[in-house]
Amino acid sequence: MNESCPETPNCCDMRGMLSFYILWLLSKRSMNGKEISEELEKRRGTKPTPGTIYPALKDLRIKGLVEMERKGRATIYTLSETGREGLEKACRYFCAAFGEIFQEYDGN
Amino acid sequence: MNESCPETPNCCDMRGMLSFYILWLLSKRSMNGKEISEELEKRRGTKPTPGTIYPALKDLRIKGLVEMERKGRATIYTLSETGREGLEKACRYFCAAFGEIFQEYDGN
DNA sequence: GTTTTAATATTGGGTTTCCAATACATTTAT
DNA sequence: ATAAATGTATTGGAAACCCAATATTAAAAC
Repeated sequence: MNESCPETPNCCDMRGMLSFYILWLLSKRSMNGKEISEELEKRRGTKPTPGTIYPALKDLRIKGLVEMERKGRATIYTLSETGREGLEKACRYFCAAFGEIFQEYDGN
Repeated sequence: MNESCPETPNCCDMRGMLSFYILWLLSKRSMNGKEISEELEKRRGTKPTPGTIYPALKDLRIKGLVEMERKGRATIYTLSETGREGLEKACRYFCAAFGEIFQEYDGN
């Protein structure tokens, strides 16, 4: 059922947050696909498969939010200016919508 | 595109959070479907339609996370014990996974 | 007792998300 | 050069999410 979080019961899938998270990670530093997967694993508990991460990156690239540059066998993904603006808005929305929930469980 | 949040660019849909949010709302107090919709509108900016909210509630009920009781023309939904436990876990996961993002944008 | 209103519920379907499996490309080791 | 290793990418499809439109149920108004 809920493969993206083994600890979470299958009551709240929380899908739809992947692209958001990728943009946020890329705002810290440019990364290749594998690094992004590993960073996600650290935070979410599970590692997105290649079939998840690369289509997501492709989608972000098509939308102009991310740029890519081949570097040896890796492909470095970088947040575009549009992506940075989009992320800013998305973060604001995210905090407005979910901050309440977060605050309540912070520290427990 | 992204109907669930007019302010968010269509880079991060943030869908998949509806059931989670419903459980969280019901942990505050029991509510009927209309009230849940209205609470969601306050927080997310858009109101889920009946075709969204009632199937979601039905799903939660089938999973045993929510109980319902007809009261006049309204149906009061209440968080079950299983639902409370599930929500607890889900909140922990949510905070672990997204707290970092939230903290950074808190106050901006 | 109809009619209107309010709330719930269902149906059908479009879109998105994500994964498993597979294939491709580039570097490194031998 | 050939093989192994590493990272990237695609394809096909299953499941989930959510909505528009419609139907149902119950109360209130008349």
